[in-house]
Amino acid sequence: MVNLKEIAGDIGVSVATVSNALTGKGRVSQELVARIRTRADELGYRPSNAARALKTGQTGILGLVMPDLTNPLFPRIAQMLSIAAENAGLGILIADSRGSPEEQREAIRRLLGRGVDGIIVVPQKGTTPDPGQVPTAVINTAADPKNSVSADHTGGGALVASHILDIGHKDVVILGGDPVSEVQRDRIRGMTEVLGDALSAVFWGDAGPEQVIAAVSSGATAILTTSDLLALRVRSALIEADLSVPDHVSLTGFDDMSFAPVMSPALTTVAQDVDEIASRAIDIMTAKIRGERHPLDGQTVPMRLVIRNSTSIANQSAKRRHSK
Amino acid sequence: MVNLKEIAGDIGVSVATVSNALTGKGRVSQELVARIRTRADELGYRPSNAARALKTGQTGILGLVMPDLTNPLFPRIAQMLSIAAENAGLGILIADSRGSPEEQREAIRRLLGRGVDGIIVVPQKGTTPDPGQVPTAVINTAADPKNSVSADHTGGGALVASHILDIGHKDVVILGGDPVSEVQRDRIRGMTEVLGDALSAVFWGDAGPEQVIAAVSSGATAILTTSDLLALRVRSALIEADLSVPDHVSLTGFDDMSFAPVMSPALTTVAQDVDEIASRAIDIMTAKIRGERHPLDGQTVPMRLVIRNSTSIANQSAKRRHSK
DNA sequence: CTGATTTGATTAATCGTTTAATTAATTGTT
DNA sequence: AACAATTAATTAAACGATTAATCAAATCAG
Repeated sequence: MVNLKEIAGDIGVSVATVSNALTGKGRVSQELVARIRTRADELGYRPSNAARALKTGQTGILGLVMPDLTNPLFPRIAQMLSIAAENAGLGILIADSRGSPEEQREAIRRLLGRGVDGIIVVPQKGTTPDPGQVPTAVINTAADPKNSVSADHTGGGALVASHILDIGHKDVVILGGDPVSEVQRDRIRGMTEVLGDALSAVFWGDAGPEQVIAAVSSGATAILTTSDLLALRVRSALIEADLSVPDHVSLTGFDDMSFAPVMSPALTTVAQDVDEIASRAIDIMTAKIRGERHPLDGQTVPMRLVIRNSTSIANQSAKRRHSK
Repeated sequence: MVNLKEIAGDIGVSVATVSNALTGKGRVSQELVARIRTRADELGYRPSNAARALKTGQTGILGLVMPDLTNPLFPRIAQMLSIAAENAGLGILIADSRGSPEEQREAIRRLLGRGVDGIIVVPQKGTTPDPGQVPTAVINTAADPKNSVSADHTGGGALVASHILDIGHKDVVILGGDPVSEVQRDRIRGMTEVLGDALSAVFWGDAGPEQVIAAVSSGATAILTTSDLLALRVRSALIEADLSVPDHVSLTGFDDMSFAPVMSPALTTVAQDVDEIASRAIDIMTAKIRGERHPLDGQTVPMRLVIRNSTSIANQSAKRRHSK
């Protein structure tokens, strides 16, 4: 590995001058800067992160803690985050919090031990972790007071709900996965606020799909779920019950996961602007590291309704089924 | 942050002794080691990675390069890898190669620039990257001569194929996603070898699902795909064509992704032992870093057949459809 | 032409560890 | 009892960058 000393020896100046020339600090003549730069390029010089970190106390590495790396959203967040981080000259160290709040704390501790400059955390459901020692960006939902950036889950819920109302549904049921999740509660809050009288029931958890089917038999014409996976589960239950989507009942998911467009029928869902969330997370993070406060800190990012074929105008077949 | 000097001053010995006591190198009396250890614990001492890296040239960080972090397998690999790495005292820095071989090279270069001790790479389809400077573990498939560890994709293909043969199918078609992928080619090789005469056609790519439907109309009773997503796509096309699974036709996927068990019918598929692959990758990596060669380097990990409801005994309805 | 200012470079200390070389004290051998 | 071998600790030199302090030369004002 080529270091400052080598370049300095080559050109015949001190290492300090080379350092100054390369980082743009201190006073160095234009001409010398140019010569040093080209020589550094020729030799393929890469500053030693270790040395720099030792001296400056900054590693240029961010930690990413996810509640469960198996979370279907993780890939996209990780991808966008790694791209955004790269643009900011930062690296991303991952840590899994394996489902439990204690593991989450442990994961944060490990990252801290590796000297990360900041931590981006998607918190465990119902927890509000605080690393303390370094700046933190929390990606959760508006209801979390510590939230730094997130999709506007409430708004997203409102979006699907309006769509469903627009196409004439008057008897709607909602299905959530886990009431402990603030994200899901926000999504449902958005739905219920818009739905008003059209909302006939909210179901939760594993028993949900069956209860939803029952609700459909007694008149519901639309099912709003808080995740695509839940929607797929309902879709399967509907097939068993010989109920068609969207003819008998409209169905929606959340998150626009990989399989949503290839389901039959293609699933109407709500997508997060993961790109924007990731780049804001990085921006907020870097601002915090500099000791500043990002103007968009705490704000949410609008969600986008993706209308496909699983929702359609509330029709007669369902009504008929109901009335008989 | 508390450092060696502080502990040394506290106890009244030199920093070298403290270092030796804590790392177990050099000669230090049992009694002193104990005293130093407890004092270090009391103060919550964490060695500075930067300083250690600077001196030893090792960062304790591994780079992970994935062809596309959006790859549905990524979360599980990342999770297992991060756990296995943690047990080995290593951290994992991620880099996305965004689909292109050039970006892959670039991602590797970036990781190298950050001083990683080794790189674990899941190569871009059809490429064989070589970072050169640091030890590398390649997770691909047996057909890749550089492969360090991977699922036995060929064996997995053979597994589903045998299952299909066992339950009496005699007219089988295969659907692959992209012939450039060595993984997919291996899976299909395993299938074809076992299928023999029972194999009537192999289709590839986006036009595949329709061709498969056509094949079913002309007698095929089973469809073997190389991924769950592909299977879901076929499933949707079958619904459109009013063909039932598994009554008319049996269907299988690959990878046992999140949605496989909740499809209707639940999808028969082949699962990778991601746990084992990840921990072997780390073991092979650490062995390489030490300059040794791991005995299992280059070996594959068996896959596991997951039989659900999308496959059943070849029956008459399909035959009838065929003969008419 | 002298003293003050600006410019361009160097010196040297420092960050926290590791580790080879050295010294001092203890134990063992004949 | 004298000398070698072992044990337990210290010293001091790195590792590669950053940065405050310093210095010499050049520029400028009056």
